[in-house]
Amino acid sequence: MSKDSRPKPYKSGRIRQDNEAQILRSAEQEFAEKGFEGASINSIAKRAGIPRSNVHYYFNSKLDLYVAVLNGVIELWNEAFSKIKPEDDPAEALATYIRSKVMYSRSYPLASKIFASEIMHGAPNLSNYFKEEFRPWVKKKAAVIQDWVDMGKMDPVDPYHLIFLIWSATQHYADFDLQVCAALGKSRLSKADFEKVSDTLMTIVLKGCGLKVPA
Amino acid sequence: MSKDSRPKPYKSGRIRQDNEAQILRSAEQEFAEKGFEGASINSIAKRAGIPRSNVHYYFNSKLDLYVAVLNGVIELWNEAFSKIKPEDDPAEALATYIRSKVMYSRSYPLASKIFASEIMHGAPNLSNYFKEEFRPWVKKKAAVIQDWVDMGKMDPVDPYHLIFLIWSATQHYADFDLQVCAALGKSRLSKADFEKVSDTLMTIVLKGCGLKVPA
DNA sequence: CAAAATACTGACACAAGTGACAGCTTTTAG
DNA sequence: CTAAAAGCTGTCACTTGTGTCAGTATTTTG
Repeated sequence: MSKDSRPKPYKSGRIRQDNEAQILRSAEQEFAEKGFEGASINSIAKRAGIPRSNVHYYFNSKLDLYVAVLNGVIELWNEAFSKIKPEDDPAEALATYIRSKVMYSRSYPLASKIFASEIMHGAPNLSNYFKEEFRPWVKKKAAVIQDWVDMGKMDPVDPYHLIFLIWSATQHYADFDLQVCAALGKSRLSKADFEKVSDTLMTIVLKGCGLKVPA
Repeated sequence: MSKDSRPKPYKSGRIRQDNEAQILRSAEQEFAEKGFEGASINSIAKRAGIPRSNVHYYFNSKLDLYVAVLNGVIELWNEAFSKIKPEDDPAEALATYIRSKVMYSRSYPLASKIFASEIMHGAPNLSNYFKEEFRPWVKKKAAVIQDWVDMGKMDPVDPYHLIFLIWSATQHYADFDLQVCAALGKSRLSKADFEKVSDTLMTIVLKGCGLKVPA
């Protein structure tokens, strides 16, 4: 199949960098809207305002392009992970984490959707990531929460399910924005809406874990 | 496009009913795994163990088949909606609702994924459903919760976001089972896992709303 | 049991998309 | 300023998938 044998001279060329970035942006939109199978290189090229062949000049195959986009998405995800540490105050740390996840959903809805779609359809390009990075990371964070529980700083809740709860509740506003908008009778979610989400989730989750919302 | 002009004699024929059901089952799997675009009629036919032409005999087009599957999915969703009423005890009603949604995720993961995928990719076949049925339904349920709040039976939380929280947290285990399994280091979620989910969510959400978990 | 209704199937025509590549143009470097 | 490198593009070959249809097989029914 697609052997990695193309020009790809230096990674540097100014033009190259700009165009790759432009194509990646267009691809991100396309993949988020249509999913991997539904997306077409043609459509991506149109979004970028260039001929299809040009896309192929920079990315050997559709899969290559998709993987490139996916890597960007994962990078974002890893960044969004605020660094929860055992010595932190649980209420403070969780509140911050929830807020940052909500803002992530607001700022990068496309990334969220691509990630969600990939997982829902079998994560064929993530199995490595899951084993190498993801699992160890979650394990560590879950351990921190477990510590808080053991020290009596919060109610005894299962750390993993607490994490899942935060993920799902926050990402919901990116992945299912359409349903949310339909329910609320709005055409799009405002900044105020996201603030409200943030507040509501913080309130319920913290109190639900036996914590006080920090001032 | 596809005019509805085919044999389709009676809706009754025994053979017809059986085969349609069989095809729908296969299609449900395929659509859940691959999404609408990724699915192929060929693959669906193989799952059902029949030639592709036979699928076309019962369903004029891929879209027809998909819509048929989607209708089944929506029917399930509507059923899973326990009938929350103002005179109910909030704690009891919410606990029941959460439990039933968790069990829905366990019992019908394919349906959940299809629904999620449809929404994430623009819900092109749901706009009618959203306006006609969905919004009014949510509105009514939100009103009930608002009543509880007004009567001082629970903390003042935004009803809509509470509903979204329950939906997202429960559906997460169907839609993102792969990620959950990866995090937990399991190959699949057991019944016990779902019980734990149910308990954890009930505990956090109810307490988070200022309610006591019913015995 | 025969004719009508229903069920089934292979073959064909068509459309959309992918990836390869030769040759052209622009940019860069010496 | 010129040659090499990098960038660009139209065209072609190929694959996959959809939907139609004519004709065949099976089942139902009177």
